[in-house]
Amino acid sequence: MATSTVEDYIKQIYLEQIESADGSVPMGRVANSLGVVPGTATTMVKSLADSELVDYEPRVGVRLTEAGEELALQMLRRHRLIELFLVETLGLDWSEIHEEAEKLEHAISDRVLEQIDALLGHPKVDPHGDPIPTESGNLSNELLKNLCNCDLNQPLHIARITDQSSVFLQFINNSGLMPGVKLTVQEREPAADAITLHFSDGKTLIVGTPAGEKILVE
Amino acid sequence: MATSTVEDYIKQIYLEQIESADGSVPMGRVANSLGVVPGTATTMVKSLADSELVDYEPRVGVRLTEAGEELALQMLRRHRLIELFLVETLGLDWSEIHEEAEKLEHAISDRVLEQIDALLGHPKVDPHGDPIPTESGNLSNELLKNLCNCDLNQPLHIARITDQSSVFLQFINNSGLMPGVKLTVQEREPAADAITLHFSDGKTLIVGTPAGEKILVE
DNA sequence: ATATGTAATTTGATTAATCAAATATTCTGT
DNA sequence: ACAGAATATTTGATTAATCAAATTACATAT
Repeated sequence: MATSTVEDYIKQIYLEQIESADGSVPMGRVANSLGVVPGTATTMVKSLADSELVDYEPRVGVRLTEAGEELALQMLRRHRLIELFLVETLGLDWSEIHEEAEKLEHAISDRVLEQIDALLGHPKVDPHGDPIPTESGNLSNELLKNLCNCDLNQPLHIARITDQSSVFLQFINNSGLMPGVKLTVQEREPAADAITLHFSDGKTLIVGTPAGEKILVE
Repeated sequence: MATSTVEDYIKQIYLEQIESADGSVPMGRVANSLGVVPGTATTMVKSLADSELVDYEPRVGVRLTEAGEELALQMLRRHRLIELFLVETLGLDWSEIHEEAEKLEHAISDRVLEQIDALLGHPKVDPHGDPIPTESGNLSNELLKNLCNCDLNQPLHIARITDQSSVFLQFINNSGLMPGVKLTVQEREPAADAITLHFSDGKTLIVGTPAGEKILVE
Protein backbone atom coordinates (compact mmCIF):
# COMPACT_ATOMS: atom_id res chain seq x y z
CA MET A 1 0.00 0.00 0.00
CA ALA A 2 1.18 3.46 -0.86
CA THR A 3 1.70 5.70 2.15
CA SER A 4 0.09 9.09 2.09
CA THR A 5 3.50 10.64 1.42
CA VAL A 6 3.92 8.45 -1.63
CA GLU A 7 0.47 9.46 -2.80
CA ASP A 8 1.40 13.12 -2.42
CA TYR A 9 4.62 12.76 -4.38
CA ILE A 10 2.93 10.90 -7.21
CA LYS A 11 0.07 13.36 -7.47
CA GLN A 12 2.41 16.32 -7.43
CA ILE A 13 4.72 14.82 -10.01
CA TYR A 14 1.72 14.23 -12.23
CA LEU A 15 0.68 17.86 -11.91
CA GLU A 16 4.18 19.08 -12.70
CA GLN A 17 4.46 16.67 -15.59
CA ILE A 18 1.42 18.19 -17.28
CA GLU A 19 3.07 21.59 -17.19
CA SER A 20 6.39 20.36 -18.46
CA ALA A 21 7.15 20.25 -22.17
CA ASP A 22 9.09 16.99 -22.37
CA GLY A 23 7.11 15.14 -19.73
CA SER A 24 10.06 14.88 -17.40
CA VAL A 25 10.11 16.73 -14.10
CA PRO A 26 13.44 17.97 -12.67
CA MET A 27 14.12 17.26 -9.00
CA GLY A 28 14.00 20.92 -8.07
CA ARG A 29 10.37 21.09 -9.11
CA VAL A 30 9.52 17.99 -7.17
CA ALA A 31 11.21 19.28 -4.03
CA ASN A 32 9.59 22.63 -4.44
CA SER A 33 6.05 21.49 -4.99
CA LEU A 34 6.25 19.09 -2.07
CA GLY A 35 7.86 21.67 0.18
CA VAL A 36 10.90 19.57 1.07
CA VAL A 37 14.62 20.14 0.67
CA PRO A 38 16.16 18.79 -2.56
CA GLY A 39 17.92 15.92 -0.84
CA THR A 40 14.64 14.60 0.49
CA ALA A 41 13.10 14.65 -2.96
CA THR A 42 16.02 12.71 -4.39
CA THR A 43 15.79 10.04 -1.71
CA MET A 44 12.05 9.74 -2.01
CA VAL A 45 12.02 9.63 -5.78
CA LYS A 46 14.60 6.86 -5.76
CA SER A 47 12.33 4.85 -3.54
CA LEU A 48 9.37 5.58 -5.80
CA ALA A 49 11.47 4.26 -8.65
CA ASP A 50 12.12 1.09 -6.64
CA SER A 51 8.37 0.58 -6.37
CA GLU A 52 8.02 1.09 -10.11
CA LEU A 53 5.84 4.15 -9.79
CA VAL A 54 8.29 6.42 -11.61
CA ASP A 55 11.24 6.26 -13.93
CA TYR A 56 14.08 8.25 -12.51
CA GLU A 57 17.08 9.43 -14.40
CA PRO A 58 19.69 10.96 -12.08
CA ARG A 59 20.42 14.62 -12.72
CA VAL A 60 17.70 14.72 -15.34
CA GLY A 61 14.39 14.15 -13.74
CA VAL A 62 11.48 11.92 -13.02
CA ARG A 63 8.49 10.70 -14.99
CA LEU A 64 5.54 8.58 -13.95
CA THR A 65 5.25 4.99 -15.08
CA GLU A 66 1.94 3.49 -16.15
CA ALA A 67 1.29 2.43 -12.55
CA GLY A 68 2.30 5.85 -11.27
CA GLU A 69 -0.06 7.62 -13.59
CA GLU A 70 -2.87 5.37 -12.55
CA LEU A 71 -2.27 6.19 -8.93
CA ALA A 72 -1.99 9.89 -9.71
CA LEU A 73 -5.32 9.93 -11.50
CA GLN A 74 -6.88 8.06 -8.65
CA MET A 75 -5.61 10.69 -6.24
CA LEU A 76 -6.74 13.49 -8.46
CA ARG A 77 -10.19 11.95 -8.63
CA ARG A 78 -10.26 11.73 -4.87
CA HIS A 79 -9.06 15.24 -4.41
CA ARG A 80 -11.49 16.81 -6.80
CA LEU A 81 -14.52 14.82 -5.76
CA ILE A 82 -13.80 15.72 -2.16
CA GLU A 83 -13.45 19.37 -3.02
CA LEU A 84 -16.76 19.36 -4.79
CA PHE A 85 -18.34 17.47 -1.95
CA LEU A 86 -17.09 19.97 0.61
CA VAL A 87 -18.64 22.79 -1.36
CA GLU A 88 -21.85 21.13 -2.49
CA THR A 89 -22.80 19.04 0.49
CA LEU A 90 -21.14 20.74 3.42
CA GLY A 91 -21.36 24.29 2.14
CA LEU A 92 -17.73 25.22 2.64
CA ASP A 93 -16.26 28.15 0.83
CA TRP A 94 -14.35 27.26 -2.32
CA SER A 95 -11.30 29.09 -1.04
CA GLU A 96 -10.91 26.91 2.03
CA ILE A 97 -11.38 23.46 0.57
CA HIS A 98 -7.96 22.72 -0.86
CA GLU A 99 -6.15 21.94 2.37
CA GLU A 100 -9.10 19.97 3.65
CA ALA A 101 -9.15 17.83 0.54
CA GLU A 102 -5.40 17.46 0.74
CA LYS A 103 -5.81 15.62 4.04
CA LEU A 104 -9.01 13.76 3.31
CA GLU A 105 -7.89 12.33 0.00
CA HIS A 106 -5.59 9.97 1.87
CA ALA A 107 -8.14 8.84 4.43
CA ILE A 108 -11.23 8.13 2.37
CA SER A 109 -11.89 4.59 1.20
CA ASP A 110 -12.96 3.71 -2.32
CA ARG A 111 -16.31 2.68 -0.95
CA VAL A 112 -16.98 6.10 0.56
CA LEU A 113 -15.61 7.85 -2.48
CA GLU A 114 -18.05 6.12 -4.79
CA GLN A 115 -20.92 7.03 -2.49
CA ILE A 116 -19.84 10.64 -2.67
CA ASP A 117 -19.57 10.41 -6.43
CA ALA A 118 -23.10 9.06 -6.62
CA LEU A 119 -24.45 11.64 -4.19
CA LEU A 120 -23.02 14.40 -6.36
CA GLY A 121 -24.45 12.81 -9.50
CA HIS A 122 -21.17 11.67 -11.08
CA PRO A 123 -19.89 15.18 -11.71
CA LYS A 124 -17.40 15.99 -14.44
CA VAL A 125 -15.62 18.95 -12.89
CA ASP A 126 -14.71 20.19 -9.45
CA PRO A 127 -15.55 23.64 -8.03
CA HIS A 128 -12.55 25.13 -9.79
CA GLY A 129 -13.62 23.76 -13.13
CA ASP A 130 -10.89 21.12 -13.09
CA PRO A 131 -11.93 17.83 -14.67
CA ILE A 132 -12.55 14.84 -12.40
CA PRO A 133 -10.94 11.63 -13.67
CA THR A 134 -13.33 8.71 -14.02
CA GLU A 135 -13.16 5.66 -11.79
CA SER A 136 -11.20 3.85 -14.48
CA GLY A 137 -8.69 6.69 -14.62
CA ASN A 138 -9.80 8.59 -17.66
CA LEU A 139 -9.30 12.30 -17.67
CA SER A 140 -11.41 14.06 -20.24
CA ASN A 141 -9.01 16.42 -21.93
CA GLU A 142 -11.51 18.08 -24.26
CA LEU A 143 -12.20 20.16 -21.25
CA LEU A 144 -13.38 23.68 -21.45
CA LYS A 145 -11.44 26.45 -19.84
CA ASN A 146 -13.24 29.09 -17.84
CA LEU A 147 -12.62 32.78 -17.34
CA CYS A 148 -10.30 32.01 -14.42
CA ASN A 149 -7.94 29.61 -16.13
CA CYS A 150 -8.02 30.52 -19.82
CA ASP A 151 -5.29 32.40 -21.65
CA LEU A 152 -5.26 36.18 -21.59
CA ASN A 153 -6.00 38.27 -24.69
CA GLN A 154 -7.10 35.35 -26.81
CA PRO A 155 -10.33 35.40 -28.85
CA LEU A 156 -12.86 33.24 -27.02
CA HIS A 157 -16.54 32.55 -26.97
CA ILE A 158 -18.72 31.54 -24.07
CA ALA A 159 -19.59 27.86 -24.26
CA ARG A 160 -21.50 27.03 -21.14
CA ILE A 161 -22.87 28.36 -17.89
CA THR A 162 -22.51 25.93 -15.04
CA ASP A 163 -24.80 27.57 -12.52
CA GLN A 164 -28.51 27.16 -13.12
CA SER A 165 -29.64 29.33 -10.22
CA SER A 166 -31.99 32.07 -11.34
CA VAL A 167 -30.03 34.84 -9.69
CA PHE A 168 -26.94 33.87 -11.55
CA LEU A 169 -28.72 33.41 -14.87
CA GLN A 170 -30.32 36.80 -14.37
CA PHE A 171 -26.89 38.29 -13.94
CA ILE A 172 -25.62 36.45 -17.02
CA ASN A 173 -28.49 37.86 -19.01
CA ASN A 174 -28.07 41.41 -17.78
CA SER A 175 -24.36 41.43 -18.46
CA GLY A 176 -24.63 39.96 -21.92
CA LEU A 177 -22.64 36.83 -21.09
CA MET A 178 -24.90 34.36 -22.85
CA PRO A 179 -23.42 31.37 -24.67
CA GLY A 180 -22.09 32.30 -28.08
CA VAL A 181 -20.90 35.76 -27.11
CA LYS A 182 -17.35 36.53 -28.22
CA LEU A 183 -14.86 38.16 -25.89
CA THR A 184 -11.29 38.27 -24.61
CA VAL A 185 -9.99 38.25 -21.05
CA GLN A 186 -7.92 41.36 -20.68
CA GLU A 187 -6.46 40.79 -17.23
CA ARG A 188 -6.92 39.13 -13.87
CA GLU A 189 -6.36 40.72 -10.49
CA PRO A 190 -6.39 37.86 -7.98
CA ALA A 191 -6.08 40.16 -4.99
CA ALA A 192 -9.11 42.14 -6.03
CA ASP A 193 -10.87 38.99 -7.17
CA ALA A 194 -11.53 40.65 -10.51
CA ILE A 195 -11.37 39.65 -14.17
CA THR A 196 -11.54 42.32 -16.84
CA LEU A 197 -13.40 41.20 -19.96
CA HIS A 198 -13.35 42.87 -23.36
CA PHE A 199 -16.21 42.44 -25.85
CA SER A 200 -16.07 42.71 -29.61
CA ASP A 201 -18.26 45.82 -29.51
CA GLY A 202 -15.60 47.59 -27.48
CA LYS A 203 -17.32 47.39 -24.11
CA THR A 204 -15.52 46.09 -21.03
CA LEU A 205 -16.88 44.34 -17.95
CA ILE A 206 -15.35 43.29 -14.66
CA VAL A 207 -16.51 40.07 -13.02
CA GLY A 208 -15.45 38.32 -9.84
CA THR A 209 -13.60 35.02 -9.66
CA PRO A 210 -16.56 32.87 -8.51
CA ALA A 211 -18.61 34.13 -11.45
CA GLY A 212 -15.72 33.63 -13.83
CA GLU A 213 -15.44 30.00 -12.85
CA LYS A 214 -19.00 29.32 -13.84
CA ILE A 215 -18.43 30.70 -17.28
CA LEU A 216 -16.75 28.19 -19.56
CA VAL A 217 -15.11 29.34 -22.74
CA GLU A 218 -13.35 27.92 -25.76
CA MET B 1 -0.36 18.76 17.64
CA ALA B 2 -1.26 15.23 18.56
CA THR B 3 -0.33 12.68 15.92
CA SER B 4 -3.00 10.26 14.85
CA THR B 5 -1.28 7.55 16.87
CA VAL B 6 -1.49 9.68 19.99
CA GLU B 7 -5.16 10.29 19.27
CA ASP B 8 -5.73 6.56 18.97
CA TYR B 9 -3.99 5.77 22.24
CA ILE B 10 -5.89 8.44 24.13
CA LYS B 11 -9.25 7.41 22.75
CA GLN B 12 -8.60 3.76 23.48
CA ILE B 13 -7.39 4.45 26.99
CA TYR B 14 -10.55 6.44 27.59
CA LEU B 15 -12.69 3.55 26.41
CA GLU B 16 -10.84 1.08 28.61
CA GLN B 17 -10.99 3.44 31.56
CA ILE B 18 -14.78 3.48 31.42
CA GLU B 19 -14.84 -0.30 31.76
CA SER B 20 -12.35 -0.42 34.59
CA ALA B 21 -13.46 -0.21 38.18
CA ASP B 22 -10.72 1.94 39.66
CA GLY B 23 -10.25 4.16 36.63
CA SER B 24 -6.74 2.93 35.99
CA VAL B 25 -5.89 0.91 32.91
CA PRO B 26 -3.10 -1.71 33.10
CA MET B 27 -0.54 -1.74 30.30
CA GLY B 28 -1.67 -5.09 29.02
CA ARG B 29 -5.08 -3.67 28.17
CA VAL B 30 -3.56 -0.70 26.43
CA ALA B 31 -1.28 -2.88 24.34
CA ASN B 32 -4.11 -5.22 23.55
CA SER B 33 -6.68 -2.68 22.50
CA LEU B 34 -4.16 -0.87 20.30
CA GLY B 35 -2.89 -4.11 18.80
CA VAL B 36 0.76 -3.52 19.70
CA VAL B 37 3.26 -5.50 21.74
CA PRO B 38 3.50 -4.57 25.44
CA GLY B 39 6.86 -2.87 25.06
CA THR B 40 5.44 -0.47 22.52
CA ALA B 41 2.58 0.46 24.79
CA THR B 42 4.98 1.18 27.64
CA THR B 43 7.15 3.43 25.48
CA MET B 44 4.19 5.26 24.03
CA VAL B 45 2.42 5.76 27.32
CA LYS B 46 5.57 7.21 28.83
CA SER B 47 5.66 9.72 26.04
CA LEU B 48 1.96 10.50 26.54
CA ALA B 49 2.81 11.13 30.17
CA ASP B 50 5.54 13.54 29.09
CA SER B 51 2.96 15.49 27.12
CA GLU B 52 0.69 15.56 30.18
CA LEU B 53 -2.09 13.64 28.53
CA VAL B 54 -1.96 10.77 31.02
CA ASP B 55 -0.70 9.95 34.47
CA TYR B 56 1.42 6.82 34.36
CA GLU B 57 2.39 4.72 37.30
CA PRO B 58 4.93 2.05 36.33
CA ARG B 59 3.73 -1.53 36.83
CA VAL B 60 0.30 -0.24 37.81
CA GLY B 61 -1.33 1.47 34.92
CA VAL B 62 -2.35 4.62 33.16
CA ARG B 63 -5.13 7.14 33.61
CA LEU B 64 -6.09 10.16 31.55
CA THR B 65 -5.41 13.65 32.80
CA GLU B 66 -7.87 16.48 32.34
CA ALA B 67 -6.27 17.32 29.01
CA GLY B 68 -6.26 13.69 27.96
CA GLU B 69 -9.92 13.29 28.68
CA GLU B 70 -10.69 16.39 26.72
CA LEU B 71 -8.85 15.02 23.72
CA ALA B 72 -10.53 11.64 24.12
CA LEU B 73 -13.98 13.18 24.11
CA GLN B 74 -13.07 15.22 21.09
CA MET B 75 -12.04 12.06 19.27
CA LEU B 76 -15.15 10.26 20.38
CA ARG B 77 -17.25 13.12 19.08
CA ARG B 78 -15.44 12.95 15.77
CA HIS B 79 -15.80 9.23 15.52
CA ARG B 80 -19.47 9.14 16.30
CA LEU B 81 -20.47 12.09 14.19
CA ILE B 82 -18.60 10.58 11.26
CA GLU B 83 -20.29 7.24 11.75
CA LEU B 84 -23.70 8.85 11.73
CA PHE B 85 -22.77 10.91 8.73
CA LEU B 86 -21.66 7.84 6.79
CA VAL B 87 -25.00 6.19 7.45
CA GLU B 88 -27.30 9.17 7.11
CA THR B 89 -25.73 11.13 4.31
CA LEU B 90 -23.79 8.56 2.34
CA GLY B 91 -26.09 5.62 2.92
CA LEU B 92 -23.45 3.17 4.13
CA ASP B 93 -24.49 0.15 6.10
CA TRP B 94 -24.11 0.71 9.81
CA SER B 95 -22.16 -2.50 10.23
CA GLU B 96 -19.35 -1.33 7.94
CA ILE B 97 -18.74 2.19 9.20
CA HIS B 98 -16.45 1.61 12.16
CA GLU B 99 -13.19 1.16 10.28
CA GLU B 100 -14.04 4.04 7.97
CA ALA B 101 -14.60 6.37 10.89
CA GLU B 102 -11.46 5.09 12.52
CA LYS B 103 -9.45 6.54 9.65
CA LEU B 104 -11.48 9.66 8.98
CA GLU B 105 -11.56 10.87 12.56
CA HIS B 106 -7.90 11.82 12.26
CA ALA B 107 -8.22 13.61 8.96
CA ILE B 108 -11.27 15.79 9.38
CA SER B 109 -10.84 19.39 10.50
CA ASP B 110 -12.95 21.03 13.19
CA ARG B 111 -14.45 23.20 10.52
CA VAL B 112 -15.70 20.25 8.49
CA LEU B 113 -16.83 18.45 11.60
CA GLU B 114 -19.06 21.30 12.66
CA GLN B 115 -20.56 21.44 9.19
CA ILE B 116 -21.36 17.76 9.44
CA ASP B 117 -22.83 18.27 12.88
CA ALA B 118 -25.07 21.02 11.52
CA LEU B 119 -26.05 19.01 8.46
CA LEU B 120 -27.17 16.17 10.72
CA GLY B 121 -29.07 18.57 12.97
CA HIS B 122 -26.80 18.34 16.03
CA PRO B 123 -27.62 14.71 16.78
CA LYS B 124 -27.36 13.19 20.25
CA VAL B 125 -26.49 9.60 19.40
CA ASP B 126 -24.62 7.71 16.68
CA PRO B 127 -26.02 4.77 14.67
CA HIS B 128 -25.12 2.33 17.43
CA GLY B 129 -26.96 4.42 19.95
CA ASP B 130 -23.74 5.64 21.57
CA PRO B 131 -24.01 9.22 22.84
CA ILE B 132 -22.12 11.91 20.94
CA PRO B 133 -20.11 14.24 23.18
CA THR B 134 -20.91 17.92 22.72
CA GLU B 135 -18.44 20.35 21.23
CA SER B 136 -17.47 21.39 24.75
CA GLY B 137 -16.80 17.78 25.71
CA ASN B 138 -19.91 16.77 27.60
CA LEU B 139 -21.03 13.18 27.41
CA SER B 140 -24.53 12.33 28.52
CA ASN B 141 -24.05 9.42 30.85
CA GLU B 142 -27.37 7.92 31.86
CA LEU B 143 -26.89 4.26 32.49
CA LEU B 144 -29.08 1.98 30.52
CA LYS B 145 -30.23 -1.53 31.31
CA ASN B 146 -29.42 -4.38 28.96
CA LEU B 147 -31.38 -7.45 27.93
CA CYS B 148 -29.92 -9.40 30.83
CA ASN B 149 -30.88 -7.08 33.65
CA CYS B 150 -33.99 -5.25 32.49
CA ASP B 151 -37.51 -5.96 33.69
CA LEU B 152 -39.50 -8.74 32.07
CA ASN B 153 -42.59 -8.10 29.98
CA GLN B 154 -42.11 -4.35 29.96
CA PRO B 155 -42.35 -2.36 26.72
CA LEU B 156 -38.80 -1.44 25.76
CA HIS B 157 -36.90 -0.13 22.82
CA ILE B 158 -33.33 -0.79 21.88
CA ALA B 159 -31.16 2.18 22.72
CA ARG B 160 -27.62 1.17 22.09
CA ILE B 161 -25.32 -1.58 20.87
CA THR B 162 -22.06 -1.72 22.78
CA ASP B 163 -20.08 -4.05 20.52
CA GLN B 164 -18.69 -2.45 17.40
CA SER B 165 -17.29 -5.57 15.79
CA SER B 166 -18.69 -6.07 12.33
CA VAL B 167 -19.64 -9.71 12.97
CA PHE B 168 -21.78 -8.69 15.87
CA LEU B 169 -23.31 -5.76 14.05
CA GLN B 170 -24.06 -8.06 11.16
CA PHE B 171 -25.93 -10.33 13.54
CA ILE B 172 -27.82 -7.34 14.97
CA ASN B 173 -28.79 -6.31 11.49
CA ASN B 174 -29.94 -9.75 10.45
CA SER B 175 -32.00 -10.24 13.59
CA GLY B 176 -33.65 -6.86 13.39
CA LEU B 177 -32.21 -5.63 16.69
CA MET B 178 -31.18 -2.17 15.55
CA PRO B 179 -31.53 0.84 17.86
CA GLY B 180 -35.12 2.06 17.94
CA VAL B 181 -36.75 -1.35 17.55
CA LYS B 182 -39.50 -2.02 20.13
CA LEU B 183 -39.74 -5.28 22.04
CA THR B 184 -40.32 -6.96 25.39
CA VAL B 185 -38.21 -9.53 27.19
CA GLN B 186 -40.50 -12.51 27.71
CA GLU B 187 -38.29 -14.71 29.84
CA ARG B 188 -34.75 -15.59 30.75
CA GLU B 189 -33.43 -19.10 31.14
CA PRO B 190 -30.07 -18.73 32.87
CA ALA B 191 -29.35 -22.43 32.69
CA ALA B 192 -29.78 -22.47 28.94
CA ASP B 193 -28.10 -19.09 28.64
CA ALA B 194 -31.12 -17.88 26.69
CA ILE B 195 -33.26 -14.76 26.59
CA THR B 196 -36.58 -14.88 24.77
CA LEU B 197 -37.53 -11.64 23.09
CA HIS B 198 -40.94 -10.69 21.81
CA PHE B 199 -41.40 -8.14 19.03
CA SER B 200 -44.44 -5.98 18.42
CA ASP B 201 -45.14 -7.82 15.17
CA GLY B 202 -45.63 -11.05 17.12
CA LYS B 203 -42.31 -12.63 16.29
CA THR B 204 -40.04 -14.03 18.96
CA LEU B 205 -36.29 -14.41 19.04
CA ILE B 206 -33.90 -16.12 21.41
CA VAL B 207 -30.47 -14.66 22.09
CA GLY B 208 -27.65 -15.74 24.38
CA THR B 209 -26.53 -13.96 27.52
CA PRO B 210 -23.26 -12.52 26.14
CA ALA B 211 -25.16 -10.96 23.24
CA GLY B 212 -27.91 -9.72 25.55
CA GLU B 213 -25.43 -7.84 27.64
CA LYS B 214 -24.30 -5.85 24.64
CA ILE B 215 -27.81 -4.70 23.79
CA LEU B 216 -28.93 -1.77 25.90
CA VAL B 217 -32.62 -0.86 26.22
CA GLU B 218 -34.86 1.69 27.84
C1' DA C 1 9.54 -18.36 51.96
C1' DT C 2 10.81 -20.05 47.70
C1' DA C 3 9.78 -21.22 43.11
C1' DT C 4 6.99 -20.38 39.22
C1' DG C 5 4.26 -17.87 36.18
C1' DT C 6 2.46 -13.59 34.48
C1' DA C 7 2.84 -8.92 33.46
C1' DA C 8 5.63 -4.89 32.51
C1' DT C 9 9.86 -2.73 31.24
C1' DT C 10 14.29 -2.24 28.90
C1' DT C 11 17.34 -2.59 25.24
C1' DG C 12 18.71 -2.72 20.61
C1' DA C 13 17.07 -2.66 15.74
C1' DT C 14 14.15 -1.26 12.00
C1' DT C 15 11.32 1.66 8.77
C1' DA C 16 9.61 5.95 6.77
C1' DA C 17 10.31 10.56 6.24
C1' DT C 18 12.71 14.28 6.98
C1' DC C 19 16.79 18.09 7.38
C1' DA C 20 21.49 20.28 7.21
C1' DA C 21 25.52 20.49 5.22
C1' DA C 22 29.18 18.66 2.27
C1' DT C 23 30.02 17.20 -2.32
C1' DA C 24 29.45 16.43 -7.13
C1' DT C 25 27.68 17.57 -11.73
C1' DT C 26 25.95 20.34 -15.30
C1' DC C 27 24.92 24.71 -17.40
C1' DT C 28 26.02 29.42 -18.77
C1' DG C 29 28.34 33.61 -19.83
C1' DT C 30 32.29 35.66 -21.15
C1' DA D 1 37.28 26.67 -22.48
C1' DC D 2 36.83 27.79 -17.99
C1' DA D 3 35.03 30.01 -13.73
C1' DG D 4 31.12 30.58 -11.17
C1' DA D 5 26.34 29.67 -10.53
C1' DA D 6 22.68 26.69 -10.30
C1' DT D 7 21.12 21.93 -9.52
C1' DA D 8 21.31 17.50 -7.75
C1' DT D 9 23.14 13.91 -4.84
C1' DT D 10 25.34 11.99 -0.71
C1' DT D 11 26.10 11.50 3.94
C1' DG D 12 25.06 11.55 8.64
C1' DA D 13 21.46 12.70 12.12
C1' DT D 14 16.84 12.99 13.88
C1' DT D 15 11.93 11.81 15.07
C1' DA D 16 7.93 8.82 15.55
C1' DA D 17 6.39 4.39 15.86
C1' DT D 18 7.11 -0.06 15.97
C1' DC D 19 8.96 -5.21 17.11
C1' DA D 20 11.75 -9.08 19.19
C1' DA D 21 13.91 -10.67 22.81
C1' DA D 22 16.13 -10.15 27.32
C1' DT D 23 15.26 -8.68 31.87
C1' DT D 24 12.90 -7.24 35.96
C1' DA D 25 9.06 -6.99 39.30
C1' DC D 26 5.17 -8.82 41.37
C1' DA D 27 1.75 -12.21 42.75
C1' DT D 28 0.55 -16.51 44.29
C1' DA D 29 0.57 -21.38 45.22
C1' DT D 30 2.62 -24.90 47.36
